[in-house]
Amino acid sequence: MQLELPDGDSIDVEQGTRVIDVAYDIGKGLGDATVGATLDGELMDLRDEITREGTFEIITVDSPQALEITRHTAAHVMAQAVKGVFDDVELAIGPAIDDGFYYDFDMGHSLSEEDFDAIKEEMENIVESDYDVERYSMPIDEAREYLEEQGEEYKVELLEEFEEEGETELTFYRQDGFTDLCRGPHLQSTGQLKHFDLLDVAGAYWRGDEDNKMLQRLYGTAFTSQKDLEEFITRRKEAKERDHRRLGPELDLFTFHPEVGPGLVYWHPKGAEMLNVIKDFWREKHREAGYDFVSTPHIGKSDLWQKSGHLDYFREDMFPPMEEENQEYFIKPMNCPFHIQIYQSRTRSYRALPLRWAELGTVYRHERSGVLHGLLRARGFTQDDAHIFATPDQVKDEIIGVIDLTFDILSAFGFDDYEIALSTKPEKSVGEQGKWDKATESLRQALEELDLDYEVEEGEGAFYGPKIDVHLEDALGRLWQTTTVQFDFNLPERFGITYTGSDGREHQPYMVHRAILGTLERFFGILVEHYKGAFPVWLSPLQAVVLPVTADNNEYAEGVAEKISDAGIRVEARTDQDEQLSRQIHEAQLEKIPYMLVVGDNEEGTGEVSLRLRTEEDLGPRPLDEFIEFAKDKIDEKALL
RNA sequence: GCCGGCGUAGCUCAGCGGCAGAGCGGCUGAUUCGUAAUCAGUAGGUCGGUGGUUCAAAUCCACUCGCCGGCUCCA
Repeated sequence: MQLELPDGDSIDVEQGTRVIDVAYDIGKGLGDATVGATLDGELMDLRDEITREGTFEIITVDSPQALEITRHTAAHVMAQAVKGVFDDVELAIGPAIDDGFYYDFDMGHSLSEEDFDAIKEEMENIVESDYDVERYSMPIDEAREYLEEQGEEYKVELLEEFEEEGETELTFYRQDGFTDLCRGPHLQSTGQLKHFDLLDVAGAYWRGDEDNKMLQRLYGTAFTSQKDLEEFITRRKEAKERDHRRLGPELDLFTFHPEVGPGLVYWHPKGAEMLNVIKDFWREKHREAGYDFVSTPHIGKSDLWQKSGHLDYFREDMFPPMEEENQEYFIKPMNCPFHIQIYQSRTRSYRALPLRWAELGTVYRHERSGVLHGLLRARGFTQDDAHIFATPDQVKDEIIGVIDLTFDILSAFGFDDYEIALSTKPEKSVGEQGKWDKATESLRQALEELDLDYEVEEGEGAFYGPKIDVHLEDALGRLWQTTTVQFDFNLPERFGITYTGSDGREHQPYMVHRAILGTLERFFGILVEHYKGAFPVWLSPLQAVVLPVTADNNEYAEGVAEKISDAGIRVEARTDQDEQLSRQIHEAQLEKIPYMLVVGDNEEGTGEVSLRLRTEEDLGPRPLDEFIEFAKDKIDEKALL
């Protein structure tokens, strides 16, 4: 049997040879370092037998593909260590994940970070002992008996599930005295695990179901090189430094006042300024794209929310009602029912469609207390909402229009990497099949025509319609959900909205609900983290600051600031402080102000300003007008600096 | 909502049964200074809240509110 190797050579092996034996045949060094292989790209355990021909690649401890295997074994090593350190530990599951691995335990002792050192030390011992990781299998009944005897009731539950799926034999992995029901693949021996760390401890429901018992989840990570591990730790630290919840108050942009109400944002002057820049830009873009603007109330009677279905499906996310003359009023969690009121205020002809109605609509949702997360998950937020009402033959072009507008807007903020998902009809849904097909197809065609890569997520659509979601990637490579484009078959049906077609008959329009930034709050939070608070000039609340070298230059500084301000640039002269220049620069740096203009006797004599960028570059003196032109260009170009 | 951790000055934190502390920031004064922190003085507190244990509670206990990390949720 021929196996083709990555270097182009091929080797002859007998059917049924194990991966590890092939590796040792090639060389002992390779064999010792082997942790698995891929056959035609498919991951194999090193203990697997090769049963067919194909492109064969050995994965060694140092290969990037070894990551998953390494982490999986790391999870076992950690579990063994926890069992070694504490008594009465029951194992649940312990998979490798994107950033590392975890293991869920049911145990009497309540884990905390104080236990990390002891667990890590025990892990080091297991690694140093370099135990072989053996694989073996057992008939399912024997396995059940074994697990029951071990008191591993969670594993028994898993086993029963495998049994239902028709499995008759189960694989186990064993190292030293530690045995775990596991599919693999795993490393050869615990000594191959070298670069790992423990990260966090948290609660997690068994099987992710909140009706089940809460287990203790221990998170860790492992890499194939020390450098990667260190980079990962650094990136975590970097993410912490970018946390908008820290930067926001620090830069005087916004604060929360949980004693007044958790999840509600207070925008300070600088934050509000920036928010207004975003809103102005958003309105301009929407006007250009043919949207009209509407504005609707914040509360509505329960009848409306009953009719829209919110009281049946969304009530627990709504704030409790207030009563007025025996009527219940609810504060709006969504804008759509209100836009529908406007639609229904008169009859609509096909000639008037499509209607594109946009509103920066502030809504309130009673998010469960544990999910709040600064601006990214708040209880009061402003959606950059719009509803499009269209005829069937307009739908596709409307979707293309929305997607075009999306990338036009997002790229202006410096986001150029996206992941797009198309979610199709779920099991439970409303609306005719024909409409689902038509709508889903229009979403697909729009993506195809725009030549965009996307993933189809079957059955992940909302019950009321298919959707496209856009996740944008930030400077740290993290993905954030912003844009959503959703068809809605529910509300048109419930409210019975219609238009008169060219045939003189009544038809139900397609309704598309879409938000591009998502919510202003969330988008703002993403901007803060993406730019680490050092915003592009056009967004910066304060774009320039004039710093007098001594108080003698104050008058000149004021004059300079006035001219800059007259040019429409947001500027401030720091003439009320009387601090040393280096001190003023220090403060301006911390405020991340894009342009610092130093004015002393030299500049005052020549009518110039000395320009320093927040990137610590001193660009030297230049005429004031030249700076103004420079700054205006940068603002127009939406340049970073 | 659930599990765990944490709430001390505006911020970052020390103190962990016996007088409430530091640095930064604020304020006042001096300094008039050329590209990331001048010097001196000074004010600032219901130790998240309520109740309890104790001769004595920031410190120990219970409850509660909030924050943080996850889980679940994100029609």
